[in-house]
Amino acid sequence: MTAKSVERYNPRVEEPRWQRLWEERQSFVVSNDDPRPRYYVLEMFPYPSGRIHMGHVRNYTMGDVLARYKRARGFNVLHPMGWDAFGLPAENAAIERGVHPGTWTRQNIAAMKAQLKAIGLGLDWSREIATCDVAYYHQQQKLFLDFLEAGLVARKQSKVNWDPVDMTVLANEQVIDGRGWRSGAPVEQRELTQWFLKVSDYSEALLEALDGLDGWPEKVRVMQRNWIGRSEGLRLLFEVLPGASAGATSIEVFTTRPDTIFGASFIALSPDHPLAARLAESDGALRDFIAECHRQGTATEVIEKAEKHGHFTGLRVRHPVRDGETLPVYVANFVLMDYGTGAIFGCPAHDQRDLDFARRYGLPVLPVVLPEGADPAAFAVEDEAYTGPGTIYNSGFLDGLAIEAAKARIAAHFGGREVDGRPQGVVEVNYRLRDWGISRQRYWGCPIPVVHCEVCGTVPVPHKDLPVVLPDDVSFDRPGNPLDHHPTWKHVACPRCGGPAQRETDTMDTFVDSSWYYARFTAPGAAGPTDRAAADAWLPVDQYIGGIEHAILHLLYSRFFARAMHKTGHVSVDEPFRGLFTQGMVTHETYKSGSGEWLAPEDVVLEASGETRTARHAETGAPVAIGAIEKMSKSKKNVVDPDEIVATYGADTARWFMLSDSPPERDVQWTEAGIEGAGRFLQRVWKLVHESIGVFERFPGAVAPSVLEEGELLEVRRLTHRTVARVGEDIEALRFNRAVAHIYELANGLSRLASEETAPAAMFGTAGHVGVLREGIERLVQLLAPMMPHLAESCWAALGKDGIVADAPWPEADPGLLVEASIVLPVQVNGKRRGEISVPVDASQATIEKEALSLEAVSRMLGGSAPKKVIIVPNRIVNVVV
RNA sequence: GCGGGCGUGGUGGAACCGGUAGACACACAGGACUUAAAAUCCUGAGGGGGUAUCCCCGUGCGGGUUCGACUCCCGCCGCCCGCACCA
Repeated sequence: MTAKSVERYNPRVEEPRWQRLWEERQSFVVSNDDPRPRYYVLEMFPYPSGRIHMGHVRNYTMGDVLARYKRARGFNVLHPMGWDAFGLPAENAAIERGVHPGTWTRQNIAAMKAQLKAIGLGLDWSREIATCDVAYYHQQQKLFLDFLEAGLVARKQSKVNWDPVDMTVLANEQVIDGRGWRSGAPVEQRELTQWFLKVSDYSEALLEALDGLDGWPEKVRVMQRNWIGRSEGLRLLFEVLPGASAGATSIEVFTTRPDTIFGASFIALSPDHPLAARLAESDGALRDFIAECHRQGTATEVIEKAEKHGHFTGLRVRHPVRDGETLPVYVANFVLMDYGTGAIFGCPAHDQRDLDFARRYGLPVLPVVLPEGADPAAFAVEDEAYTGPGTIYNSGFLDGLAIEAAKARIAAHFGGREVDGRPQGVVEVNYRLRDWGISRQRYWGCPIPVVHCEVCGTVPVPHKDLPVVLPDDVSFDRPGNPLDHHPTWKHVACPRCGGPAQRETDTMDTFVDSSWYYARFTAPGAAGPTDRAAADAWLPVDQYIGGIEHAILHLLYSRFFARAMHKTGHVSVDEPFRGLFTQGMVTHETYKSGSGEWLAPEDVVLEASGETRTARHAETGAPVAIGAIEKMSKSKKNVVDPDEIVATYGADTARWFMLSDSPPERDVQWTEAGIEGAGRFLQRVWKLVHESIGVFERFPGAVAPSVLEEGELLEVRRLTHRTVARVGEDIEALRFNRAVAHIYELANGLSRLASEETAPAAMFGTAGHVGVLREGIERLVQLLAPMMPHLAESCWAALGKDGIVADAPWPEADPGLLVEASIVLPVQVNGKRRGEISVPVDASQATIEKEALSLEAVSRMLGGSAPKKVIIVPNRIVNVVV
């Protein structure tokens, strides 16, 4: 060993140094006027909860690797960061700790910004935005007014989850087992007048465009398709027979199975159907039934167990295709008001719910679809509805038709007819997707810029009066919306008539804030919501990275917003994100004490004897149970604080570990051993670079590797260039774990050359050796630069290279070094590997065959006879068939 | 129930388009260095058999296609995720 011993790399000194330098040089500040090709990398911006967690580290490291790589590839890379800063936790902090939501939020932002900087992210902080800044929500209010004018906003009544203690609307996610998540009070269903964004106007567009989003995971596209939930069917009118019908002369239903109309045996109304309400006025039992349905709630669990119940209304309708027959009308608990028409016809033989209902109330079950090959005389439906394909029978003029043909036939049959003065049998497409209710009875959100006037009604706040600013002097000493309690804020003059009026005190759902921030980043200081030229230049986002938990809401809302902003002239795209990547979670083992309490990793000492792992408490020594590997969460205490990791190991080590091993779309398990392994590699690279510098100093003058290298030197050159090519491909495809593995291989190969003990003595110090080593080391540092940027800078400087590695262009692989001159071909006999031959790349088939057959193992298997066949796959394999 | 995905050593995972299964890493074992430990370096390893050349088995299970299957097809089993009374 000749190299002088090297100090360990000290990230505590080196990392802040490079972070300062990048900042001074404004290395990651990007100009909209830069002529180079653009690339927009975006990670989902965080909610400023106060601390970043390992999930953030993983997410932002991935984005940073891509951004730094693209930058080295010569792109003008936009890689911004901001804060999804409105939301309920800030109000809770205000209630619990008496701190103003704005103060709390801004403190959190400052803390988290420092943390993000400490992990060395190459972000353009000059474009930082926080959604709670007036500058941001001012623009959002403009968007709202534009949307209003464009007919994209509606004000309508809807049912909401109402917490009677906190006096606020709760999102579905905030209702746990029918109770408010904070108050614990049973949640009520209330009808409130709310503001809606008309997402459903774009149901078809949002659905169709999914096919073109080939840069998105299929899983997310499927989830959105299901969420939009398109179904095509027929609207049918059933004529109500005269009687106590509360004035109804017909009932309209929506069905996707009009082919089963001959099997209809009842009509069912939703408990929320207007007719049900009218009938209940004179029917106490029905009133009780409807109340019971409402009590039952809509929690998933309840629905799963709920049995089909109904109440006969006394009404009957004329069967539309069976002359002289009538059907009973029920109110049933399983019929939803907000899908279709809130009424169905039941065909028990071919729908499980209808069958359950029919069995309970003794209604006829008549099969009208005959499975292929079934005997019409014997086929019967017992407990299971038949929903498969077949031929229509028992159905008059539909008999003998296939299902699709029967649907068309029925549509034609009703076409042009009228019932009750309305067209019968209208073909219709229904979507599950509903309009987006954005009203929240909360303080810490973007005020909805409208005024309610007794004379003029709902009046938009004129543009000149924007922004509608949140008042600072609010109190949280009683439940409800502080904006509503504020002594003066809501009292204004009507912008139209000047008379006394009231501001809208609801604020917008925070999902509105995050539905357009990607556009704002393209020109964060623009006078309007966007600078059209900047937005056009940058959008769509080339690569968006975030968690799968946003597969529906955020991503669907953003897609709607892009269309709405397109319509109102703020952007030119319909799709905001060309590429989407959903990364996996960071998980950790869980630990439980003997008394069943969760224990934090730092309170646990792990022990291994052979391959058995045990754990005990760090202080008491009591045995600890090692539990399941789960997503890091405070409640299970299995969290690791990024700050502590950075303090102990440095940012580069944390980044490297987050990129290693696990494919980025899968969960990664945080382990002490894993982070230590990453730290070891960092030190190894540092040592390797300095060992190599020692070689360069001992043998000055030898620089460029030549084409003459052979043997091991040539192999290492090949390895270097192969790794350059592979790492580039891997990063482009976001396969960071593979890039990491390839870098390990290169480092291993170079280690042999750098040490006098392992390198062949004859070559050590020759011009070829030094040149190949230098090339390899420099490439290694460059390949590491996107992943361990600080270490790479330190090495780059130690190597005496000009400038900083962050500004160095990405290395190119020499194509000539990617192909081998001779190649090792495995030789199989009957598909089983028996040996290998080394042949020139351009060897003829005959040569290869001769070589292969002359292998001892092969000739032994042949036993003197000629092979049946020899298959040669060029550059791949030889298979001898005996 | 419907939809999507996955199943490879002790562990995380690799294997491009059907062509050497287990790259790379972690953990483990042995060795070197050290008074000792840590750190570092070297070596080993899918399972079974044999001193060894080498042989057999092996990618959840059972079949199939193919010269050749982790990869394609059919049928099972198990796990994960999403949606869920949507007519």
